[in-house]
Amino acid sequence: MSNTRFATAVHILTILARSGPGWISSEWLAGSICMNPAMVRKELAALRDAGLVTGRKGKDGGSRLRKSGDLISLADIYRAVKNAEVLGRKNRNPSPQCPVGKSINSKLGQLYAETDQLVIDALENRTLSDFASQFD
Amino acid sequence: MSNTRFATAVHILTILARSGPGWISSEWLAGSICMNPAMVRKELAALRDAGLVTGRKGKDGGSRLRKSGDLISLADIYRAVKNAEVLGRKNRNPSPQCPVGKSINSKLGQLYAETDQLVIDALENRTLSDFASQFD
DNA sequence: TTATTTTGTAATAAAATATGTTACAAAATA
DNA sequence: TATTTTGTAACATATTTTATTACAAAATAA
Repeated sequence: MSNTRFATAVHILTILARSGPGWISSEWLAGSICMNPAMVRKELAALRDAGLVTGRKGKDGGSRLRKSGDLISLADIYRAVKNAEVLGRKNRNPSPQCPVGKSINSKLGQLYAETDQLVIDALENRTLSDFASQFD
Repeated sequence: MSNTRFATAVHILTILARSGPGWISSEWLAGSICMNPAMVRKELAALRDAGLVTGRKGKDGGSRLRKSGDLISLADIYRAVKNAEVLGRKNRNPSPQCPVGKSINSKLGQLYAETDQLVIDALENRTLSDFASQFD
């Protein structure tokens, strides 16, 4: 991950977790994150797909959590935005002639999967509520 | 990490670990990885900076491990190529007016550091020798 | 009903990273 | 002395990330 998606998603969800049952506009979120409202809405789309938030169009519309912050783990958030493995990518065409090249991607694949799982497991133990409670 | 540097570095080092005391050329490494020799040399430069390999110019030159594969951990390799945190980047200018924006980067910073450490600790337990022994 | 607001999404552009290529001086050997 | 190979720089291309603009559709308030 060399993007800001996890940071953006956590920021959004932290604000929603602290905002009670009201609808928060992308404009307001964008102001806090200092980011274009359209970018925020793109990230909200991913969180909606993951079942973490719900949105409402029209006047006084916006977004809010779809379930309690106690029931949202940081792993849920990570999964919603993750687009790369922790250890990065594999090379595309290692040589099948070479004993190493022939099976390196399979061996790296195991290592990559274990490493990703490690991170997921650690984030699984932390809730959005806990994270959000750190702020004033 | 959304690059192939860790995969490339492990590939290079695995071959060197299996090649005894001889000097392996970047041309040969590039053939196995299926990559331009100049790219391989760039990665070798990072591994040299990290003290993992040493190089020799001239006829019959090349690279070889600087210490035994038993003494090289996957964490050493990861550190040599790592250029991003596991959970990604933080947003640049969150609003200091917002209670969340004001301290989000500091709170994320703690989480990011813990997560990176988790990965490092796991990789610390694995040696290059162990990894390299998986191949024919 | 009508005017207004806000989402959700697409299309496009700009910036930043990552990957690939070429070239060559310097080092080292045979 | 001729040849090989590194180490590095300069440049080019591709991919990813971030930002911007626009607008139809939905929803509310008046």
